[in-house]
Amino acid sequence: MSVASPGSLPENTRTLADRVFARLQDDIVRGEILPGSKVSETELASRYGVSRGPLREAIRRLESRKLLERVVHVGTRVASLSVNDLIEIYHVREALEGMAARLAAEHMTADEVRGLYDVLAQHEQQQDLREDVAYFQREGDLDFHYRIIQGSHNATLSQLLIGELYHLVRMYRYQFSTVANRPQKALNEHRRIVEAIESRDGEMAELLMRRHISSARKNIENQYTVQGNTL
Amino acid sequence: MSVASPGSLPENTRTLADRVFARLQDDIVRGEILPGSKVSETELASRYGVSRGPLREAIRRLESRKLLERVVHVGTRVASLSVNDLIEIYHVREALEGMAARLAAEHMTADEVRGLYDVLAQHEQQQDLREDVAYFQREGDLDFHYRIIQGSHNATLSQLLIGELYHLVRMYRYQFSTVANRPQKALNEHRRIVEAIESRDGEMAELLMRRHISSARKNIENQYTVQGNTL
DNA sequence: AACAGCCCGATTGTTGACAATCTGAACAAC
DNA sequence: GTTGTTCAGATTGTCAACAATCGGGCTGTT
Repeated sequence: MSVASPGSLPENTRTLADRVFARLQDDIVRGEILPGSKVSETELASRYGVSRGPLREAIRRLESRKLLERVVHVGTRVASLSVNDLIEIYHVREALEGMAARLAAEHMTADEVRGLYDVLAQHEQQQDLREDVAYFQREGDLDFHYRIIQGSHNATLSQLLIGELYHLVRMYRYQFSTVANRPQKALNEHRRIVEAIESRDGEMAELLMRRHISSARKNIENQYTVQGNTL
Repeated sequence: MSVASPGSLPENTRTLADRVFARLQDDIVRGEILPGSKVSETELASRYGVSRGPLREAIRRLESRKLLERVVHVGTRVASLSVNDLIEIYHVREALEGMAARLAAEHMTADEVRGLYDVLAQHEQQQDLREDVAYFQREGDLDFHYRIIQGSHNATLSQLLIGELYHLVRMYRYQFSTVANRPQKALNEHRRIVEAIESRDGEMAELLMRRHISSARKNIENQYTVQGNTL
């Protein structure tokens, strides 16, 4: 699965607005366009070689995804995530991915479970290399979570997580260049989750996934807050 | 809180596209435009007295909300919910509203808790009247859930539930004219949830909310499926 | 009669121009 | 020096015309 640009199709099958939407989203997520910076419609239009019509449609869609913030008659600016926003997102992730793990334990095919083990093995191997770990670790982590989410076989759930929420998580990771700071621990947690899924123990899978995401959240909270106050 | 059109502002402060978006969404949710029917851009434009520009922006936004389905160069049609879609949504609701109840127990103000009891009382009173119960019951139910969601004080969570998901739930209710078929049971469950929130027992609140929504889901499953096959 | 290919009408996609609104600076009044 | 006002420039909001694409019906052939 291509993590870089999920849902990428041949560039000419889709409409202009669709392509601008994808490119603009990628540029925002990767921090190509700085968070909080004001973006002009005419500037963006010329940047992507499009007229303002399709561009505005792309903007409207990115607005619903919370990647852009628009003020009428004033302009659009790139969303800038606060730590509080990220903590909110992790609460949502805990709930949704917990449910995803439960459903995955119930509905995943044998092939899909095998795929999970493959990701796990790849993960461990990269652990050994110890070089460029940060990047691969991060993307590998996302790959693991993507697979479980889609293993739930619940399109609504997948759409909310992958379509609406994960872009924000990825944007934050680029923005703060966060290094996965507990790789071995996370890896062990991943393994236990897969084992619960393989033994079709939905309740256990949900519990473990929730703990996994909850620790990540607490990790963020400890890193960026002092005595309960967000920095 | 106005359940009918959440987030309604003075009609002339927003842009044309915004107003068309709101009106079109309402027409779709209320079944004014039949589910599954094809909608023409020029037709809609004249219907709302707008040109196709703003209309297309509105369409793009409703598309991300899964209320419209668009096929390139062919057209847009109103989404038509299957029972399977609804069951998927209820799994998501179970996860998200469970979390909302937990967070509400932790963060709701005393005033907000009082508000919950008010809704509960209103609810019981309507129970007595026994007339037009179906409608008020349904909207009252939504009001109850809205308040807990917003009591979580988690904007991301609220946005996902109220902004993205609840329109689909409401559309389904109009579409199937579902009558709340276990009002007394639901009312008791509501009361127990409020009590857990008042005593700041987040774990219990989450558990009860999940059971509450889970029973509603099972109710739907039993009503519309036979031997595990969706009708 | 069945099927393949073509053409035409209709609908969507895109564009550039025009109108409405906001921001910021210069200027005047207190 | 500060506050309020006006005006110009730039940016966004809206529109109507043009181009590209699709679906359905017709025709001709096998």
